Amino acid sequence: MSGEQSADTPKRRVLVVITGPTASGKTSLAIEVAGRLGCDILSADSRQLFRDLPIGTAAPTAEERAAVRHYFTGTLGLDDYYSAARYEEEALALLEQLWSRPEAGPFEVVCGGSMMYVDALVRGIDDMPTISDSTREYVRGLYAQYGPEGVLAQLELLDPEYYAEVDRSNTRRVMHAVEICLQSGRSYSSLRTGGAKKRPFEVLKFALDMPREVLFGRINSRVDAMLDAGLEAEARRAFALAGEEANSLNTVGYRELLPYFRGEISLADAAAKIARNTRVYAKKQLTWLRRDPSVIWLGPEGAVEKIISLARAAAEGKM
RNA sequence: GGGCGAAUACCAGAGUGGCCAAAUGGGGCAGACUGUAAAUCUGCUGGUUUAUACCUUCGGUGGUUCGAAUCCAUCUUCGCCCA
Repeated sequence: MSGEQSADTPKRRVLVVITGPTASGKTSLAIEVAGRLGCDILSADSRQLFRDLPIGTAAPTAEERAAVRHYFTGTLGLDDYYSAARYEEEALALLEQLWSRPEAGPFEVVCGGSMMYVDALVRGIDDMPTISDSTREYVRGLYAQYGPEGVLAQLELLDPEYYAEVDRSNTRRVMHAVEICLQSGRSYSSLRTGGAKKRPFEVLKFALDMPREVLFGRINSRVDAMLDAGLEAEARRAFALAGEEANSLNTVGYRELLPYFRGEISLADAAAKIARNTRVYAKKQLTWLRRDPSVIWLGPEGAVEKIISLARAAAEGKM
């Protein structure tokens, strides 16, 4: 009903975020919404970023990408370094650029299930120094030589405050905090403000949800579909390209295939493992979203209309 | 028909007289999350609103014993072997 707007109506820029657990139908929903809103799609998916993993990450297909312009999909090599912070920076810059085009409308769509990426874009994350290779190696060496206790002791020394609150079993986080301390010359906790940054646009964050049996059923059949589509060959090629240690391949759908490639388990067992880990992943995404009060939950029914009308209302400043 | 072996919590599988509501793994559930995040980590998983507490469990029944998942008898089911 709210069709055309007169040119002099002031419009706010609105970022429509479409997220939800894996296999909930984000991609096709986003394409429909972006089509209706006349905008592009920025992916917020830490694995669809890589160009060699289209099948296992359920990346948008060529047809889908022809329908709507996608950003942040299939742009990285398997060995490339990337992070939520980099995503924040690049996505903000891109949005600025997109919105400054003369023909730009008020909307852009973000679609993806990497919750940390979504948060980085929407709320921002604190500025931290980039860790140099030498620092990284030093901390790694510390761990190699003294184990987790050694790294913990180092953290206690450098940042007693964070030491008191970290999950000390989570060595990865402990190591990272030490890296930050060493790199910055300050305590990690002093850099962690946790405050939300201002954004020059409105954000509407939608999350897709459905009964768990339905979602799990979708996941299970999608795994089969991926296998039929050639996931095995894709994974073989990827591991040959980047090696078994590549972070990009520490990904559901790939790492479970490794024991199968080594002849340790059957393909059926590997497939079951993939399905199970995908379910666990979906669950973790839901846990993350559940504690976010800004989420607008949607069932599959009428999702498009709901998003469109709320987005238009937001652009008119009616929210 | 005879002989032997096995029956344990959602599943697999330890446990052979008290320290057993019962190891471990799988699966399930819940949670954390600020620079590799589809990552990394945590808790729970018989019941009782809390529990160093109580109650109900280890195929069924009946015993032995201060005390049984553990010993005995018997029944049932399953597996293997001899006919």
